Amino acid sequence: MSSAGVMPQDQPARISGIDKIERRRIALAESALKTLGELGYARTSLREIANNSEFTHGVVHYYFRDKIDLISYCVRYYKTKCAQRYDEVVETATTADELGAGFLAKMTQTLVDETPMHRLWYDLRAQSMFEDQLRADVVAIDQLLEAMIWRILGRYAELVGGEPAVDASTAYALVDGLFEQAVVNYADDPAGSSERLVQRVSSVLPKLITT
Amino acid sequence: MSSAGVMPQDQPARISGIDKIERRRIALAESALKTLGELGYARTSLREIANNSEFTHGVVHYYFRDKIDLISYCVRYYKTKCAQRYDEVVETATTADELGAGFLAKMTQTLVDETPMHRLWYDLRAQSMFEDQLRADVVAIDQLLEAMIWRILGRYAELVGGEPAVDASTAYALVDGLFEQAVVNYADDPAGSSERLVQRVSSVLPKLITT
DNA sequence: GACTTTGCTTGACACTTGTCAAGAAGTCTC
DNA sequence: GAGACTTCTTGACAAGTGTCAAGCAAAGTC
Repeated sequence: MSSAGVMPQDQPARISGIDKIERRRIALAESALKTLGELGYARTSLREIANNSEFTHGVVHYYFRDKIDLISYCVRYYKTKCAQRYDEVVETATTADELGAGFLAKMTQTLVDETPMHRLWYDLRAQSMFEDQLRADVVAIDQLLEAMIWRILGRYAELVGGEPAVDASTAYALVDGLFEQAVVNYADDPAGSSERLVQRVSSVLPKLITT
Repeated sequence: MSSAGVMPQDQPARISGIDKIERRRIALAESALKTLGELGYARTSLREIANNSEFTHGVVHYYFRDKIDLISYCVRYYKTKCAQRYDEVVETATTADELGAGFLAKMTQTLVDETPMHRLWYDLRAQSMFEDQLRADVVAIDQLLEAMIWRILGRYAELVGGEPAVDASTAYALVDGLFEQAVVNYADDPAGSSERLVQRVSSVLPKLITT
């Protein structure tokens, strides 16, 4: 993803140069993600992305080959920020209840705080079924998320003194189904949506463990 | 959805007139669904839809107010064809195993035979998060599908001599999560995708029943 | 301080999009 | 068969799209 940190320190100018390029790409990616999260893939244009940044529309092609290259970069950038979300909870929790409560709290928090990003994720995953160039990046994120859920479920089983009753992909698909439902319904009823998510996940989690 | 069958028989001309309009709308909707299923929402234009039909691009605005009106009509038309898919299985099965096998068989069959339609459905549900005009129709279909899953689970519980352990929305979200995963992965590995779907659904279903 | 490189803006291009109006072709009515 | 209505085609429109080339301005280099 990034070549930063590879250059030796006797070329400080070049390092900052590369870093500057990378920082610009990140700045553009963040503007793009903001726009994509608001408008969705189908309605987001490069000019709109540039309007939401500090640059003009031409600069996009200075840092990215084309539109799909930018969006692909956005997806890869996004993944670095989302898949370790629950790691702290997993590591610090000492009882199953504590883990469950911490997981659910973080889950509803990200549902509320980052609704546009989650909307975008489900949009992009759907787009990847039609746009081959997005496939690989989407698959990679799906795997990260699956591993994340698996760490939680594994630790949960450990704390409860049992074993996961389903494999990692199944567990991810189930939890993701519940979460996507909450994201889709969030606009209509934010409070109720996160409330129901908590209740549903906590009712399902125990069923995925054999004691 | 349709006003057919409401007119009395003493106005045969008007009936066939209205029917003709409705038939044209349906023909256009089917062409549109075919195109949408192949290209996805973002890449489907009215001209492309017309190219895949027997008409020219202008005719769309004779039968539909605008693009979103056509797509909304498509969604409503689509729903009439998909939510009773498992009803026969539910009604004829006399044992839990028979119901499960029939359900899984139909499920993989529709996954294979109607992949583009399922892709489109997940695409449109994502679009509905950004396009308010699609919301109502998507919610209506989601409810139909939820009721469909609920009928299956209820009958399954009955045959197994137990009770559903989750509510209808939860059951739907879980099964839908598994199905969406299968649809997304279908392009990469069709056979494996449906195989895993069968295995996963059949491993999860019993967990949703308390005996 | 001239020269080169880098970063960014501007304006243009070819093309596609949704929409609509004018009118042709067909159908029906009397 | 003339006139009216329905159905469909054609061509145009304004707006928006991704892309790119020319050139300006600042930073770095010698």
